[in-house]
Amino acid sequence: MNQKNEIVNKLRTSGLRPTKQRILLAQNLFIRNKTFHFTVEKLEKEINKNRNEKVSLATIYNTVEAFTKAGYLKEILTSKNKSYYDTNIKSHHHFYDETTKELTDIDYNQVKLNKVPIPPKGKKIKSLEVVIRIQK
Amino acid sequence: MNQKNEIVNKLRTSGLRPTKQRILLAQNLFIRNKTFHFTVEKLEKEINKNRNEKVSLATIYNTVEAFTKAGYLKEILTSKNKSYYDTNIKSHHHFYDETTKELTDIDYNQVKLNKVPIPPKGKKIKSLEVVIRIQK
DNA sequence: TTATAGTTTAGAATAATTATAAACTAGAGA
DNA sequence: TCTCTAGTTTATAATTATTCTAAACTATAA
Repeated sequence: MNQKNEIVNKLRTSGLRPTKQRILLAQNLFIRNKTFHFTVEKLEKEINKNRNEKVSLATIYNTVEAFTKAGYLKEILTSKNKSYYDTNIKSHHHFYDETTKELTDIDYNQVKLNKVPIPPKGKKIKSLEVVIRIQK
Repeated sequence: MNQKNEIVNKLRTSGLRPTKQRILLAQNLFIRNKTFHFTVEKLEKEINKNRNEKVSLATIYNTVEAFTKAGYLKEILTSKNKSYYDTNIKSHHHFYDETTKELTDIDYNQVKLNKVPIPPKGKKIKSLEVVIRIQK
């Protein structure tokens, strides 16, 4: 119940009404001990697996977008044509396995840069991500 | 004519028959002095701009895929749901402008890493790319 | 309790890409 | 040079991921 209250507050502070569906998704996404990489399709399957009152696909799209805008999820850079999200919003990096097409987190302090370019005039660096493509 | 022969040879060495369409695309893509970032849609417009015998969209898709497999083009990592390609196949990095949604090359020696993670057992690093998100 | 603005939903619409199968063509061998 | 065939191109259909629409529903302020 306390955990639910925390989620309700989290949603409220981002101007998101704590609806049944948003709470359900937030519980699924934010109360995990491992980071989770997913597509909307994958999340929909996981959410609706054992329920008879399904959450609609449109709501899952809307909610994932809202959570991303609120900064609770992060879009992953890939060369595929669908969107991948990450529950790990801290600055971190990825291995992208070209054989299995899987993404794995790389801990931030496993990568160190000692030279970063100056951004173009009038622009600021928002984030920096490294993707390491691996194969057999 | 010499330039065309080079392209014909390049295609042949990759097992690609030098057809009229492939030669045309190769000339457009590989004989440039600046790198070119593009989507299939953008390339199609550029190719068919001033011609009455259009190259079909399907052929442009097929050819871009074939050139990518042959290692003449590189797919760019983005968070969009369409494919972006780069004529610069050397290991290099990108600025991704979140405001204008434009990609700019960063020269390889503008970024220096002094720590890179060990890949998982049985895997080798194929390439490493840095994407720096920028905004106003 | 009620009014309303925000939210959810099914299904339609759109956008990017891939598949299909008929017509065409590069190039090997006669 | 001619012919045959496997590889290629093409228009169009099919598929996939996502966004849009508008009606029904609901959280919450008054």
